[in-house]
Amino acid sequence: MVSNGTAKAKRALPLRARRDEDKEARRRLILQEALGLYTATSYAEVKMADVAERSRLAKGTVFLYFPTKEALFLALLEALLFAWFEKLEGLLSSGAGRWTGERVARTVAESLEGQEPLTRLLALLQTVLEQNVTPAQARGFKERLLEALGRTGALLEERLAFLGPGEGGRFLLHLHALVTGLRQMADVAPVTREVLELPHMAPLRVDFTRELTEALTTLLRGLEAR
Amino acid sequence: MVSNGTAKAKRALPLRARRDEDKEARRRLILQEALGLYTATSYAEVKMADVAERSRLAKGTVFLYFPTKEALFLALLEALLFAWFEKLEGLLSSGAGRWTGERVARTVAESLEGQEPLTRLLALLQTVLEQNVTPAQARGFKERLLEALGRTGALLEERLAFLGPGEGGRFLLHLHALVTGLRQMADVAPVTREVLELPHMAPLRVDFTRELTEALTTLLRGLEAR
DNA sequence: TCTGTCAATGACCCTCGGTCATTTTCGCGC
DNA sequence: GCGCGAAAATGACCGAGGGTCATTGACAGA
Repeated sequence: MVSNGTAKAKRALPLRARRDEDKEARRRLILQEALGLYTATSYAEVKMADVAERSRLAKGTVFLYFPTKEALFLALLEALLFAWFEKLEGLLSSGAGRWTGERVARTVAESLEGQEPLTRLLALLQTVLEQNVTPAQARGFKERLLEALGRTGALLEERLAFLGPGEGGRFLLHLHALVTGLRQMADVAPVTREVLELPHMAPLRVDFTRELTEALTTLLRGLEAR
Repeated sequence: MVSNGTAKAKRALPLRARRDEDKEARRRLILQEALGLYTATSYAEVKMADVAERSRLAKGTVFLYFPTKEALFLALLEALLFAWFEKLEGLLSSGAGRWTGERVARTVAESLEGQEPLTRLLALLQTVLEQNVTPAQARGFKERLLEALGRTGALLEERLAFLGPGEGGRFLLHLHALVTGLRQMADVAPVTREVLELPHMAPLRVDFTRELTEALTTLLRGLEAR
């Protein structure tokens, strides 16, 4: 399957490459259309037929690129998530030496600005995992996630003296719960949203960045105090 | 529909009452069997046919008591949730006067001890709301929820001088996000669970009560400092 | 015993995720 | 430009599971 070095394969390569490019482009197209649907409505409401239609493809074709609905969602989440990991890594890599917990907290919160689609999908992750995601799919996702957690976590450990080996990843998992919770409070669940906008209750406007910074600072202070 | 005061209705009452009792008992039976299934597996894996079978009823019968799968879940959540509200209200009502934020935090955390089924269902709530819950169902749930939020929230406002009108309910919504987040970290999502138990990462044992107390104390301190 | 009411039943329907035999596209050699 | 073979695309079809409804059964009251 993978291109090897024979003369035959080499001659065929340009065309193969062109085809692969097309495939990759179509894959991205599907992901993009799916993202539009997922951010507009709920997970259950997004039908694979809709994704296909918006991508101007037949339903069966979508399944050539993504084996299941869950796989499509996970691929989408992975793309956004890993782009964010890169962004965070970039921020953490500028400069050197130890940082205060508060600075790390601010940096992380900053990295999440303008990442609404990502945080929205993160809030949906639980929903997807509650479906019948096959272990194989979850395993693949998990492995790639762990790699990123390890890489980004190591950067965190460099910046914070009190973090032991592997604890950077642990911190990022806390972060996941925090972001999901904040997003949930802010605008995800229909009932919650209605509740939040109730007239006789002071509106619960969530300043995402500020609240996240505070929560992370507290968390890091706690870890440091151990 | 509601029993009125005519002679005819009064004569019929004993039998009517008996029947209603039977109905109520059967309703509780279904809820109980459903709870067993929901806590054992994920939301999607619980089939209405299974609930019926475990309740020794035909599938159609279950739908006489709960119009949809979502309604069954919400009814179950409501039952557990409102029992917890009552417990919390009892704890908040003992004694009088102002309390410190920390004491309130401890009390709330204490009220949640032994409420695994509830916290588990709360973590599933997002999943259910992502299904096609009809607005009517969500509205009914919302109204009853708001009533409880107002009642319990008012008790909180009595205990904490710095809480304005309606902010007790706001605090309880924060609580929801915190509990869900903690539960999520502790053991809900399959992938997360696997990740948490990874050998090369320090195990993330969550002391539910302690962490919740701390988080709530921080939150209340922040509200007081405004 | 007859009758009217209401609960219970399970065969049936519909939607939607997922499959696969068939058709279409396209690079290539002649 | 014309077949040829392989890969991609298609959409009719399948099965699972939530939800429905005409029929059956149980039972209180006359």
